[in-house]
Amino acid sequence: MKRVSIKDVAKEAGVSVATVSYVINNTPNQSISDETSLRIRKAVTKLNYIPNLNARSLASRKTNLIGVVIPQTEPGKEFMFSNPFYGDLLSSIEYTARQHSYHLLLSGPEPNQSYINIARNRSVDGIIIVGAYPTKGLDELRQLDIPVVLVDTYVKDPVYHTVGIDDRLGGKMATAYLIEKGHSKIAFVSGQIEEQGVMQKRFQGYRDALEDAGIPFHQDFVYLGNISFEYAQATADEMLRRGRIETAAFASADILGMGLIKGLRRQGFHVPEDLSIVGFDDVSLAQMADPSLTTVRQDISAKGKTAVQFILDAVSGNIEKQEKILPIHIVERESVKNL
Amino acid sequence: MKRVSIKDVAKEAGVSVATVSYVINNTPNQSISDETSLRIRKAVTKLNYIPNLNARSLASRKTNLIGVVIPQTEPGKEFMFSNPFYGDLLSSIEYTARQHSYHLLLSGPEPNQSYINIARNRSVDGIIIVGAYPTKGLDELRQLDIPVVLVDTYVKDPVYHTVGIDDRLGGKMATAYLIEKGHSKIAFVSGQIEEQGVMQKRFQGYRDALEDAGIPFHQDFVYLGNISFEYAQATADEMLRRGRIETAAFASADILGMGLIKGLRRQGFHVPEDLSIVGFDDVSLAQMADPSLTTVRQDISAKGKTAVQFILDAVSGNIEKQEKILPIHIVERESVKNL
DNA sequence: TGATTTTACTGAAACGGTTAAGTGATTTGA
DNA sequence: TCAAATCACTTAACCGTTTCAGTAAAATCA
Repeated sequence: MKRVSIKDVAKEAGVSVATVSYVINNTPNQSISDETSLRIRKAVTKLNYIPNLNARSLASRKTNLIGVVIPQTEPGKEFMFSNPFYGDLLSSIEYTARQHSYHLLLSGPEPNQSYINIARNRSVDGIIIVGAYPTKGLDELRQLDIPVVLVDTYVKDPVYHTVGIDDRLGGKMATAYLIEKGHSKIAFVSGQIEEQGVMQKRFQGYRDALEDAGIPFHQDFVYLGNISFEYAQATADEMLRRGRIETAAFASADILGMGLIKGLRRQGFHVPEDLSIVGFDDVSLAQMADPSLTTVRQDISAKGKTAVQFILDAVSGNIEKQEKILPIHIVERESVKNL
Repeated sequence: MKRVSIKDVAKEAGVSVATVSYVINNTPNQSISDETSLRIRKAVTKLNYIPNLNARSLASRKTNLIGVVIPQTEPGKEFMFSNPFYGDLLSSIEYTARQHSYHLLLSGPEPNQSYINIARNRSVDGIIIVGAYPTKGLDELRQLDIPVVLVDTYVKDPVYHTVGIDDRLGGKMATAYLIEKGHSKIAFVSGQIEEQGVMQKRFQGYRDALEDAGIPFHQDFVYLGNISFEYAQATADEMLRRGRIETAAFASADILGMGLIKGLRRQGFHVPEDLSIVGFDDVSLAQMADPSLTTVRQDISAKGKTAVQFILDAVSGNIEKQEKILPIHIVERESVKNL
């Protein structure tokens, strides 16, 4: 089954391939008579011609593809969205990209953390990396001259665009909110804290709030595992075993808050009566929880949209580096009670 | 900033481009001396050469890309994973693909339902479509000779590979389980029921079970909206307003079950005391629900893996059509009580 | 009316690889 | 010892587009 190419169309319409190319792309500043144009279009439909995107990309050095790499939250696990934040974010990215007739080239992390594989020589027009930590993987990318936007990454760099939130402030807001409600024994539960990662910032915010309020920091109140429902459940068990010292917890991701709720309930305890919880992100799940989760809301949809927009801007020639810190705020729901 | 191409490497190493190509691909049945090979590799690292994937794809007619199209559950909404089933499935697909060094080209539905856009002339090696209904979109695809696997799609076709489950059986199992527990006033809640879609099958199963048990079917017991948490919550309200006639509900997707639980609780009612619920899919959320959701479990991970495997098989020359019906079973959790 | 611009094309050189078909030199086999 | 096979490469055609630089004819201008 021979594939039909632009040549076949040209032959069918009795014109040169260049002309065909001009009409199917309706290239500006090219004058083609209506008559010829029509003839070519007819030939296209008749032969059912579909342009080869690889050839097109090769010639035009434009792929209409945005690479998106999302880290695994639990290394080695196949489940990419164990933190639902990533699912929500990806949705938004995909939606925005599609509006601009871009597609997404999706990838989990390459085994060697080498983002470059996905961005290989003009295989994508731009690349969005979410939640990377400063690694050599990022440096490699620099060699390409393709636009990169780093989402939720704290890396000082003169070139990469960034979009994120003030995670430290967020952590502080969450914790301060709890303090305001009368709590002083406040757990911090999170995944591993990577240097310069968002979780580290949120942790700093937690400590900031404590310090501001003159509450001593207790290392025992910090629970570090990974960002998953299961870990949070286990953490609840652990807190119970230790005798329920804390009256509140700041869960650095909503999914952790949900795990806490469930873990507690499993043992007959209740949120917020036995433990007040504030989460982070306001993923769509947060309102589904029972009790629904009081959380630090960030506009995930805007985050995705902005990231795509930065790529688009860069592709269309905007040379300057863009940075965006999106606003956050507490949304009060049911998981916190006054002490 | 000039891009380095295979020619530069060839020049640097003092060999022809063909030789370079052979070395970097280590093409079988080509003998290259260790010496030359080493020299070329050195040149590659020195110049930091990265092959252009578009050129490679063009020449080799292989892209190492699998197109994945996921329908919007709520048209016009940007949120692709409002049914978390898709997120779970995508995770699995991505993971499996990556194991075989494939990447994913992700797309929501094109406005015109034309899947062909994503699959354009050899732009992907294969395409996985999940939850399509028989449309002209599918027919268009046929013109390309690229492998297609349809996930959760009931379409009789001599060419497309399919992977799915027996949704009708699943619906029957869920309903029969409820009947077995003593229920006879059983609601069916679902999204719109598309002709030949999975929800229709599950609905048929629901009716099958009713019929087998000699329980009359009540149209009032069926609630059709869309597959979203919000809709299920609204449905709970509606059931309450009608005076709680049903004692149980078969939610044709877990997210609906979760919405029901929450909706009920919001009004002071409880699951399973006031309503028994069985869900469908066993998405990772199902066990996070409170009470955790009794549901018809399907192996979402296997589904994704199988879909990718079918593409891989087809790409590597396996000509015959493959079909897989994965097993399902009830997993008993907390959302159903004996009447 | 002749010079100039515009219109409607065409030719061919990229784009950056892959791969079938050579081609000499060196090994091997009998 | 010599033909045949193997080794280590190279040549060049090809993949299917885009796009720059023409070019002849038609239209416009002074």
